[in-house]
Amino acid sequence: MTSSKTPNKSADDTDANAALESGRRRATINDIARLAGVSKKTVSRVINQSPFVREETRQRIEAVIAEWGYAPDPQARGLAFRRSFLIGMIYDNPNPQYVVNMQLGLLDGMRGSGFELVVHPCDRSSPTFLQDVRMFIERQKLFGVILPPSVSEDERVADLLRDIGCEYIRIASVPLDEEEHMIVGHDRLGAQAMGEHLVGLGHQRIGFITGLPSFRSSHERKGGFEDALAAAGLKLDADYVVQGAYTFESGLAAGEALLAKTPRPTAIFAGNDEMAAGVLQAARRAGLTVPEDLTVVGFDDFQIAQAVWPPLTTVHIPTRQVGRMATEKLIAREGHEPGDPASIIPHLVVRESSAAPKPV
Amino acid sequence: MTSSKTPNKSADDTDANAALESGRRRATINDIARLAGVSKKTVSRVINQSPFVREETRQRIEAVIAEWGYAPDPQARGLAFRRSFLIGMIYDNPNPQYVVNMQLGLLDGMRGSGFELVVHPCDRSSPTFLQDVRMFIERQKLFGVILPPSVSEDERVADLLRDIGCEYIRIASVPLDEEEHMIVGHDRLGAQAMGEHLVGLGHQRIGFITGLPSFRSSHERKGGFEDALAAAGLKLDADYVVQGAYTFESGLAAGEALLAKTPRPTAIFAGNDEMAAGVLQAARRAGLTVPEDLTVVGFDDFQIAQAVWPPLTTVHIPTRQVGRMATEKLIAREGHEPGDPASIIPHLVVRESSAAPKPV
DNA sequence: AAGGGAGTGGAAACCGGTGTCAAGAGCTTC
DNA sequence: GAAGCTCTTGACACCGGTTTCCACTCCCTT
Repeated sequence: MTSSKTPNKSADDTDANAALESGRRRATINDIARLAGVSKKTVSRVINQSPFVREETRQRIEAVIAEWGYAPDPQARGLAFRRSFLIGMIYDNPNPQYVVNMQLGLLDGMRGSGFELVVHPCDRSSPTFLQDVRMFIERQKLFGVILPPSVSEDERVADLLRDIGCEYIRIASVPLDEEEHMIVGHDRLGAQAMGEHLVGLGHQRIGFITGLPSFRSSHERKGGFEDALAAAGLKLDADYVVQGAYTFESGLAAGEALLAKTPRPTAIFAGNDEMAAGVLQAARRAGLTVPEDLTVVGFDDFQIAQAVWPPLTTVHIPTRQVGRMATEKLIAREGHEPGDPASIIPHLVVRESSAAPKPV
Repeated sequence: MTSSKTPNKSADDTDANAALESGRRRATINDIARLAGVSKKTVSRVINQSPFVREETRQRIEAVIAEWGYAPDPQARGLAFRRSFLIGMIYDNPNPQYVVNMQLGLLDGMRGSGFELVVHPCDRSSPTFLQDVRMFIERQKLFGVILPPSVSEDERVADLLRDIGCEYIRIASVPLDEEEHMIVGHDRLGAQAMGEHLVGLGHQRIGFITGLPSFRSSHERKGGFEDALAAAGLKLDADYVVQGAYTFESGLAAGEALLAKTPRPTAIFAGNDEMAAGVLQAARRAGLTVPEDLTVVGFDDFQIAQAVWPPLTTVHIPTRQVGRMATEKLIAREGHEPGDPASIIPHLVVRESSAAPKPV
């Protein structure tokens, strides 16, 4: 029996090795186990960094893994773990540059970790929104999800995630959840810095264009601006606050409304760069020169801020770093540095669209 | 024996049902089989649309599936199928709006199909580029990949994909591969339409700014323009062609170079909207009014085309539809209409940045 | 009525990993 | 020197599907 089985077995081995060596087949955990002369369970232990493996054995197995370029199959592993190695980004955000930068950041944070990013744009106002999100997560058994604004600000989503026990990170401008679930963007500080810049230049009658009220950042940016005014003993005149929608067109309209006021504001702070670009347009139509006749500033420091004339003084948001921190927090990577929280604080970028007001 | 087993079995059933009904557990194929009174193989046949199931049986099973909201586990299915239900988008493209629109289109094409989109930005010039791509595909056992420009134009990638037997669709402005692997964007036709527009307005001395030479679209757009000129008996003066890089800054520089020529061109056709925005800037600096003194046109019809002054006459590229067609072709969906090939042909959008040249 | 083919459904193995649990090795301890 | 302990290791079942193989039912020939 034994004697007839051994040659059989080695014949099988030879076949298996041939297929492997020729590259016709990827290595499996069984191959590695066979080549290292251990059981597949022990290989599994090495992969999962179990401490119950003798150092010598571990090194032998790791050598074989390195030699044959083995990587465990995420599907099989996921099946056994009852979850996948996919991270979902669920978003409802109109700004392509934000979305792309965020994706890049998220990928930065998971590079080399074996996780992959699955994107899921959605419509928060759809009647099937929550059901869609739930299906997406449960079907794919997502490891976790990242929620940028405005999805991050939707408590229904957070409740759902807690309910189904899915890991999540919310990216928002204010803490909305326990610290372990939040990456806070501090838009307020950025807006405050901008406010100080404007006040420092000598502006006192400053128009403000808010963003979409459905985004928390709109309120934070306005709040930060008010903080800066208050610190200088000034107050935001409600008459000089106009509602915008984070779009170029809304900025144009709001800009025209503000420029029609008497007395005219000497500066306009738009809630984002797109709207600031609209204000530049409005100023041009009104025959005003920026920054001589009017200071115009934005927020975000996206590409458009440098693609208009004059280039916009704005607040830089380190979107990519924010994304990176989000995934790192989600997968709680040991190797990686925890990431400096200060690195995600927005900062002022002074360009050519801001200057001191003309002396009266 | 039988009598002692039956109660046992039904007790198990009761337990299983309890867990199911309480929502503590998702339905598995075994649950559906049990509830429908068939074997799981038969359920599997229904899911995979095998013809060898009696109509009556199929309906009964489908009813149970609908009632319990069963969806097969993609990991388990993928493990057995030896591939996943993930589609990769591998791209190296600097334009966020293109990327986001393309993603939206790809998702449009796979909605409700059970596939998910995994994004994979990359750097084509990295020394590990091909290895990265290979690893990405093989580890995840991707169902297939979508390649937008400029990755689509890289023959090394195509060779790799053929080599490892991965399904793929290349999106490019010219046919680079067999029809079944291509979605052709016809940038040439769009550029030709723009050329006709300019010639029709009466322009004869037209500057052209090319895009990155590493993108096929750069050459196609120039080629289409030349086609239109040739049809009108004109020729593109090489002296009025400047190399750009698809960025605002490069458009600004190229615009300044073109405006310095004597005689000055009466129109400038930039290879994309970003560069056209740069040209607008250059014109402004040169004290020229658009379109009275100079016609400026772009290509792509991205957001920036409407966020500058004057709004750009440009060529609209239906990126999202292109993406949708790409995934539909990849997964070869029966239910879906094949998609009208005409719907992805670019078309001219006339706005305010183009006008007839001033009479001499 | 027996033979044969097509249509239908089940048992068991398999995809490539993981959890559970018990057994073997090597070392103390009394 | 046997019991008792910890440290390693492997056998086996399992995750939730699919595929292979086979048996059974029908139904139509001859």
